[in-house]
Amino acid sequence: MTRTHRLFQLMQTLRSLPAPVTASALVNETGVSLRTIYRDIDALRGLGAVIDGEAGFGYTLIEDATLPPLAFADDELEALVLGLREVTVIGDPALAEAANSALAKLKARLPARQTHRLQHAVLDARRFGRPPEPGIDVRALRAATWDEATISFHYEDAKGAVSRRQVDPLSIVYMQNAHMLMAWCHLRSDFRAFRLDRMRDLGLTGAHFRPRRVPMLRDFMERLRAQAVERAKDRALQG
Amino acid sequence: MTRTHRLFQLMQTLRSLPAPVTASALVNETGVSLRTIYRDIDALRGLGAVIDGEAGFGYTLIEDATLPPLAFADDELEALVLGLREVTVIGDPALAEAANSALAKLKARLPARQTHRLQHAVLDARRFGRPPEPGIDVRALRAATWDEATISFHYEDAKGAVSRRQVDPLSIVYMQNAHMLMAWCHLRSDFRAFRLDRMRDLGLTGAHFRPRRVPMLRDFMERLRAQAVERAKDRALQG
DNA sequence: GGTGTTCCTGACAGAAACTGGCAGTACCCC
DNA sequence: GGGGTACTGCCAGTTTCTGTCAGGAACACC
Repeated sequence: MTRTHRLFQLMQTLRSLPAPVTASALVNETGVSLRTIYRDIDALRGLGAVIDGEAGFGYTLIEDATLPPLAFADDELEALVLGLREVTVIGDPALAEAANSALAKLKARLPARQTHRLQHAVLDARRFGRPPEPGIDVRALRAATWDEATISFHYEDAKGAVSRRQVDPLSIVYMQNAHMLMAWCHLRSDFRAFRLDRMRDLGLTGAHFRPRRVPMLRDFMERLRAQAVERAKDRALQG
Repeated sequence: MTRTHRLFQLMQTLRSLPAPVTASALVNETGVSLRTIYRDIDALRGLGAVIDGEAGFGYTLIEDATLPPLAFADDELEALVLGLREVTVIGDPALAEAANSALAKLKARLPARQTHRLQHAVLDARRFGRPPEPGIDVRALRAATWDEATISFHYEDAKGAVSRRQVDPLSIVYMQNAHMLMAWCHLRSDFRAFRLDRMRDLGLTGAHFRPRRVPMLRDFMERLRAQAVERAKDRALQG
């Protein structure tokens, strides 16, 4: 292994292992001496990486400057931050956590000039009130949707009547006041939208509809668009 | 310059110059011999870069395998996509454009496995209706806020009365039904929130309040938080 | 203060890698 | 064929790297 190879390997290790990473862990991984690891860390620093090293603690990769930075324009960055802030206020704690985590990863890959902009972004998202709490585990629903797995649940409609449904979940849509599951409903043999707060007892059926989610979703969206156009026409006739 | 340094430099050059890049151009850039450049290209290939080299033509970087791809977990990716989709429906066309552009840039830096997930994300954002149209150029407002430049505008309050304001803009906040400018108002010598749809005739005053935006915004947020706590206490006393 | 853990740096001799120059090969295009 | 360009092996001299050893510093904990 050439030294250059090893330096690349060290960067990978510092990126992927949880901090702090000790020099002796790097010795075990590379097979070189402790003194060489210290030299290598120095070389990586010379290449622009910002690596924090505290005696008795270990190394932390602060800035990965050996990489070309992500090149976002300022307004793209503001859009990213605002978007992730929107997700944190949307009312889904697991998604909020993912959004914060994504934001931290972006931060690690931005040039220093833009880190400030990310931390003190001009745009912010706020909500008063919350949409009603989902009656099911949304993370499980997301996974099932992505896996194109048919699900079952109990659904309470606007009048309070409860029915058992089997659906092919296509998309989860976030609107101002409700979070909706767009799906193909086996009971109605048609597309239906379900409010997440009215769903209970989510389960997997064991059946799959892969690989049809994307075209089905496209059909459903087409349907909704056509209905919106119809409704606009009806309004024009009456107006 | 160490060899490792030079290898990094060569990668930067291959990324940034239009293909094809000749070996002699690389000689000119690095000051080493042609023979050494051939060796370096070989070394970069050994590190995983896919570099096409045609006699009489030059080098083309096909795959930049020396870079780790952006490493987002699946739910982080869904959060990013949902967030950017939220921004596209928020009612600000310039921001929507920036969001789409940011999405394209993310896509270019994801591993192939995740590109599919980004294109056919499970989560989506929708709005019925729109918040009222801003009465000013929001892009100019964003720039002024970032620049910490005092602005002036006419403001129509809820009763229809119009006043001229000079403010230090601190943040633009997006809520369900209104977009607000959080600012320090010179007329009232106090923090105020202004609805963007009630603002007219945005202008720069030439004055700046840099570098005070971040601490002022912190104070304003603290104020709002304290007021919310007060309001909750009042409700508890009455309830 | 003492102990343990860990980062840090300089010096040295020997080992390893690198370099430029040279020679020869191959491919594409005019 | 000639020009432009990528490619590879060889060699002597140069440069860099390595492990060992020694010494120092910082932090946490008892």
